Amino acid sequence: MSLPHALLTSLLEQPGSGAELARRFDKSIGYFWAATHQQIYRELAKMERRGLIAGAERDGGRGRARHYTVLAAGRRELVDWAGAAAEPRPPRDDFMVRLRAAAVLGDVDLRPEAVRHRDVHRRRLENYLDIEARDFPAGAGREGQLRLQHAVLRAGIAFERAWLEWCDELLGDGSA
Amino acid sequence: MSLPHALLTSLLEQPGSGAELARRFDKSIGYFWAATHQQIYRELAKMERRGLIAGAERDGGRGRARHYTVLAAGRRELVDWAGAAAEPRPPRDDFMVRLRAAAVLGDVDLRPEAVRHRDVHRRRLENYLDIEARDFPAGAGREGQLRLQHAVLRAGIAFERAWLEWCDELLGDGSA
DNA sequence: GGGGACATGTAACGGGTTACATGATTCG
DNA sequence: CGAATCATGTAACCCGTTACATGTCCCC
Repeated sequence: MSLPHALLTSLLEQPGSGAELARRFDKSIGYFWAATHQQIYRELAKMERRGLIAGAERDGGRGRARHYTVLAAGRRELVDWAGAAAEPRPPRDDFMVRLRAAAVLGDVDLRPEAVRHRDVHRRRLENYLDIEARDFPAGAGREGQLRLQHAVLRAGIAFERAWLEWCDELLGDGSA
Repeated sequence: MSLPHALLTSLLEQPGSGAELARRFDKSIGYFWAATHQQIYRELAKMERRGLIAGAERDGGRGRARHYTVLAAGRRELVDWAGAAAEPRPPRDDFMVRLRAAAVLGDVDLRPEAVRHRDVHRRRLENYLDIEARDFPAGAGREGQLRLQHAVLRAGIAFERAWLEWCDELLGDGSA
């Protein structure tokens, strides 16, 4: 439901082509809303049809970059969506389902998986902390723009930390 | 990808009909893997075709309950899946996208939404803590079965707590 | 001019969501 | 009987994923 809005946001920050958006996604919004290039192209085409964005007219056919910019209707759409009320979605994590399954089956050892998860979350956490140290130095970030961007990063940090502590607790004693 | 396995787990704990599973989901596995009754019926039909579960033969047609039980092949499938390696999925949360959008737009006030989210997470956390106090009293839960079930609940508690603290930090000072 | 990297696009499938339809059961 | 409720099921649509195809550009 929010892929088009993530794209509008990214295009407002900086207009660009589908491929550029795909690359940028890998390093920013993508941390909380991943998307493949096929999804992105499909959404861009749909949004252009709806009149939310405009793609540069093309001379050549398929292989030439199309540069997109956000139209007034697109900005309105994003404002409406961003301000609207929405329920937080329940988490959806299959490792929890696996724990329940292991509890019922009784003969599945989840410790290796728990270790793997812990390592992944530790790496992600370190990555986020590096970004924070680099982009949001100590007392800065009182301004609206930076403050909100920092908040997004803080969320990533908080969740990875929660994951990490939970894995440690799970592995702490006993066998799985 | 894990709905069928969640259903197998639930059916192993206790065989039952589609409607019963839908109700049980609302109170247990559904906290981490929600599903509507349509999804559940579709999956059950598919799993029966694949020979993972067996539904009681029916006299009447549509409106009669079908009782399902797990077959040996279904148990095997669940064991294989539960023990396999799998990457943790990146989180997917549209409130983060809305924060990014607000940062770009500059004139969207997210404070009301942040308050709403905080309340939702506070209620969920209290609910989980109540369940923990009731079902996992103090020093208990050293056994495998209970220990894993407790770990799932602990994850829910950890994440709600992380959300709550993050909302407080966001609302702490400044205007959004 | 031919090979490789890059940008866009098509096709097919499965899961998730919503709306609606139909058969059974219960109870007034 | 007739209304309400419950259990199952059908249909349509969109999103996410994977595999593959086609066109352009660049550089040797």
